[in-house]
Amino acid sequence: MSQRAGVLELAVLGLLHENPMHGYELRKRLNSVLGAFRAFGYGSLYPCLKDLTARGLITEESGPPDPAKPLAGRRSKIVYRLTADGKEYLQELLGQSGPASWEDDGFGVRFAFFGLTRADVRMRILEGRRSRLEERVEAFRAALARTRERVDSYTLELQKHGLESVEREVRWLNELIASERRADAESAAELGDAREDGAQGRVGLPRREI
Amino acid sequence: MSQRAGVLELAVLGLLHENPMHGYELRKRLNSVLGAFRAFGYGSLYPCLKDLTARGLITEESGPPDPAKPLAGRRSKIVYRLTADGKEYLQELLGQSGPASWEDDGFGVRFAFFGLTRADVRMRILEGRRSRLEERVEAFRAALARTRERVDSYTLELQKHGLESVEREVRWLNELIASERRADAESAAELGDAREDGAQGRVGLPRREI
DNA sequence: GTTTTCATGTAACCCGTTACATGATTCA
DNA sequence: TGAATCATGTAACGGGTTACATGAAAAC
Repeated sequence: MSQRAGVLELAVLGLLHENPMHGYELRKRLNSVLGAFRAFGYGSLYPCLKDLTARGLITEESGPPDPAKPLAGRRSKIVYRLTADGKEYLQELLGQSGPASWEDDGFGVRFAFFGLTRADVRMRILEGRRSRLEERVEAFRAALARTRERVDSYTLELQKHGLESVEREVRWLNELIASERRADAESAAELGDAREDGAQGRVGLPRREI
Repeated sequence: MSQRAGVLELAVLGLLHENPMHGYELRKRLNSVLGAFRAFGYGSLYPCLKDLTARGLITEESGPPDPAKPLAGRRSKIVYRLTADGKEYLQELLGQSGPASWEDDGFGVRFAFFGLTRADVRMRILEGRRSRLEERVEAFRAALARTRERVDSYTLELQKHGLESVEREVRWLNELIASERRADAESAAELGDAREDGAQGRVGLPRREI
C-alpha cells in the first residue's frame, strides 16, 4: 500500500494542500509550477481526481455559494479539497526519499513541494539527485573518451550539450545543498540547542531578487 | 502507415545503419549515444527487434560465418542488420519533421542522426524546436510574473532554474542554426550554383577541438 | 450572436517499464 | 570455482497520451 508512485498524484495532493481548487485550475497550476518538467492533460488529471476521491483522500465539493451572485448558486464547478486522510497520506509521501524522488521523473515535483518537506528529507533528496547526476556525468565523460573518433559531429555536439546540462544542474544542487546547510546551522544557532529537527517551512535559498 | 512513432524504433534503425550489432551492444550504444535523454532496458529493446524483424526491416543473423576468430573475438549470438527495406524506411522516418521531431521526446534521437538527415529537414527541426522552447520561455516568464508573491522560494527557484535551462538550450540552438546557415552558404559558394540540396553527411558545426 | 475560454469528462491505445527467468562466457 | 559480465528473452502491468465529446460562461 502507498506504493503507487504517480508523479501526478503527488502533484495534485501537494497543490490541493495549498488551497482547494477545481480541475481546470489545478491543471494550469500544475503545468505552470512544474513548467518544463512535465505537462499533464485532462485525460490524466480527471481520472486521477476520481481515484483520489474514491480513496477518500480528497472530496468533491460543488461550487461555493458565490458571494457576488447570491441567488441560484451555479454548481457547475467542482472544487476538490484535501481530507484529513489526504493530508496524512501526503505527509507520508513527502517523508519518503527513495530513488523515485531523485530520478528525472519525480525530482521536479518533490522539489516543488520542498516547502512541505522535512529538512532532513530535503537533504537526502538533494544529495541523492546529485550523486545520480554525477554518475551520469561520469558516463558521459566515458562515452566522450571512448567514441572520440568514430562519432560524427552531431552526436558529439549532442553529448557535449548533454554533459554541460548535467554539470550545470550539479552546480545548482551544490548551491542548494550549501544553502540548506547554512540555514541549518543558523537556525541551530538561533535556537540555542533546543531546536527541533522536523521544522517545516524554513527556506534557506540564496535569495537574490525576484 | 509509418505513423507509429517510437523513439526506440528510430534509434535502433539509426544505430544499425552505422553497422550491424547484437542486442546487448545495441542497448549500450543506445544509452551512451542518447545519454541523459533516454534510457532503454532490454524489456523494450528485444520486443522492438522482434517487431522490426517481423516487418522485414532488419534481419537476424546467427553468429559470424567463420568460427576461427581468436583475436578480437566478438562471437555473438544474434546479429541484427538493416535490410534494404529497413534503409528505405529509416530514410522515410528521417525525412519527416513534425512536432514529434522537436518535442522533448524525439528531438534528442533525431538530432543524434542528423548526419543521415537532409539539410533542409535538419533546419526545420532545429527551428521547430527553437520556437517550441521559446513558447516555453514565454510561459515561464508569465508564470514568474504572475506568481511573484504567493509562491515559496523553492518553487521559485525551480522555475528560475527551469527558465535558465531552456534559455540555455535556445542559445545552443541559435548557434547550431547559424552554423548550418554558414555551412549552407559555404557549400553553395564552393559548388558555384550547381549544388544539389539533398546532400547528406555535411556537418557544419563550430568545430572546436574534440 | 458568435467565438473563446472555461470546465468536465471518457475510451482506447501506446510505448515503455518492472520484475522475472535463463544460460553462456570471461575473469579473479 | 564462483562472481561478474555478456547475452537473450517474456509476462504483466502502468502511467499517461490522444482523440473525442459536451456544455456553460465570458468576451468580442
